[in-house]
Amino acid sequence: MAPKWRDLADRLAEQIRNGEYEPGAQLPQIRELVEAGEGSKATVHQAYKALEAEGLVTSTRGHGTVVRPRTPLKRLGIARYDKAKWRDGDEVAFIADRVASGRAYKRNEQTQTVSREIASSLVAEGLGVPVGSDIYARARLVKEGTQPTHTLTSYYRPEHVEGTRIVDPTPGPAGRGGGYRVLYDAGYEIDHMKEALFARVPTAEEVQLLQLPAGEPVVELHRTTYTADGTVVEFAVGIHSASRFAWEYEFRVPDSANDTGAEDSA
Amino acid sequence: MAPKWRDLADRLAEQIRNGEYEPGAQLPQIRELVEAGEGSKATVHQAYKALEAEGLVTSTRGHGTVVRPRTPLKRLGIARYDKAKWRDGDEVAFIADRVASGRAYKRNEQTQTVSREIASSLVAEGLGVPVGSDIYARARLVKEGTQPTHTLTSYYRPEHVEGTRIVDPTPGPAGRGGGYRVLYDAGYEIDHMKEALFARVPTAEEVQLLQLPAGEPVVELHRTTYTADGTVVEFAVGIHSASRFAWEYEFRVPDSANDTGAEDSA
DNA sequence: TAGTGGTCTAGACCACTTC
DNA sequence: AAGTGGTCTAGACCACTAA
Repeated sequence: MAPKWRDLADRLAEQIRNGEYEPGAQLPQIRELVEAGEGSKATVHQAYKALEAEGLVTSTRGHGTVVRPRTPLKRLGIARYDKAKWRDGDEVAFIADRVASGRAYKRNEQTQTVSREIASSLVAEGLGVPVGSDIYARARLVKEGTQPTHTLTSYYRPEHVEGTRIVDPTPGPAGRGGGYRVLYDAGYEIDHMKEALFARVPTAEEVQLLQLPAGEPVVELHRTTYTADGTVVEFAVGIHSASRFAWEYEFRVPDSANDTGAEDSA
Repeated sequence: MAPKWRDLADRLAEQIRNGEYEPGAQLPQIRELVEAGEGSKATVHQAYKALEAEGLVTSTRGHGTVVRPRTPLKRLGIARYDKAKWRDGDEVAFIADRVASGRAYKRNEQTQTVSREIASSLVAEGLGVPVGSDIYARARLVKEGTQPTHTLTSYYRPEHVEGTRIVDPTPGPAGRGGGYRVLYDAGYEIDHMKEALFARVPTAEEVQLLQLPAGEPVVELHRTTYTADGTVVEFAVGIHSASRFAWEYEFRVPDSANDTGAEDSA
């Protein structure tokens, strides 16, 4: 038999999914359910914690427990890196992306700090430099209104960006055109990229920085950007609030029959 | 001030990360910590639940609380779809992928059930058919040894697969060469694909089916496979245990300057 | 059967939000 | 000040695992 708190949580979850409690609606207070015979305070509380972990509600002291609104997924396709957006236009990629996603045009809040750092093993591998090398780090915290949605930290080799606007720690997207435009002006036109992503539970630090609701996972993105000759000009790490983003990739089915040792059975 | 259970959880987490408790090692029993003055049973229990939710330990009744081993991430690149693997060879793609990932060669356990179903809105949209259409569903549960790692359910339009081995509900990867080989033999050679992915907390059903440890997120993958003329021949949905997989995509930076109305400022 | 974590209670008290 | 969720205790009892 399922525990008492599970039963209660399941009943409430069902009511939420049914729409009996709409987004923003308030659930019964814990003490009410205690008096209604749903169990002791600890038991009801445990049920509420479960609903929170499942992403259905958020509880706040003094305020109550309310049904969480479901934010629409922002779909991230590779079109957001279109050269036309940062090379020719006067809008940086992330703005153009926002327009393309069909949302109301609104400049993202974005904090930015640039610092000179020592390459960790992750960054060193991504950037193709020895561990402990001096590198530049440009860290952004991107918000939708007042709510943080993700962080994105770009790492550069000093010889690629020294003296450019990227190194100038002025708030904003590295001046007109963003980081790729700056690299372009410096003679490094980006040509191809690699993105790797995986999901995990956030660290306590990430929960605070991104103001994550209880139970919200994060998606960690590792992006490597190359010039045509294969030089890595940027390695970036992003931490995304999972419920806000989906990633989309289109590609041709590979066929290595001609360039590998595979036997041809035909 | 942080709650008592948070302090305890943080201390234990630090010891785990330090290696003072190695993977597989057993944490002190709850009753021990209660006697050591760390708080009441409920308090210590709450700390242990937090560690579990953070993916650091797993608790089992009768056995104790042990440090979770960190499974290496399996990296999924688009090379796993290489035509050579399913068209020419006698190994199906998922086996070849396993070999390429550097792991010991071992046939995956895989259950498979084929059924005729009514298209949900998700499947209908993915397959390009009206909601409620008859379609074929081929559901697999893939395990690594005895531990499930992900589900993958492929949906097909009846006219593409009727009479092929795909519809034959024999366990195993749809016969020699897998589903893409069957489609190829039927005159539908796959050409390009689209993958969309996002992370979320699992449903109770998924927790049970995939035997997910507490706090483990899942990654949901939507894969659409096309022939050269743009016909969708397969739409697949996968649910992956998050800590076991990373996805990698390489692509060229798009440049729509020539085929859009973008002004040329040069 | 012994030993482990999990559930549950009844009640006290704390921390935060809102008025 | 009133009202909300969060923490904590002490102890009883349950459910599962392993020898």
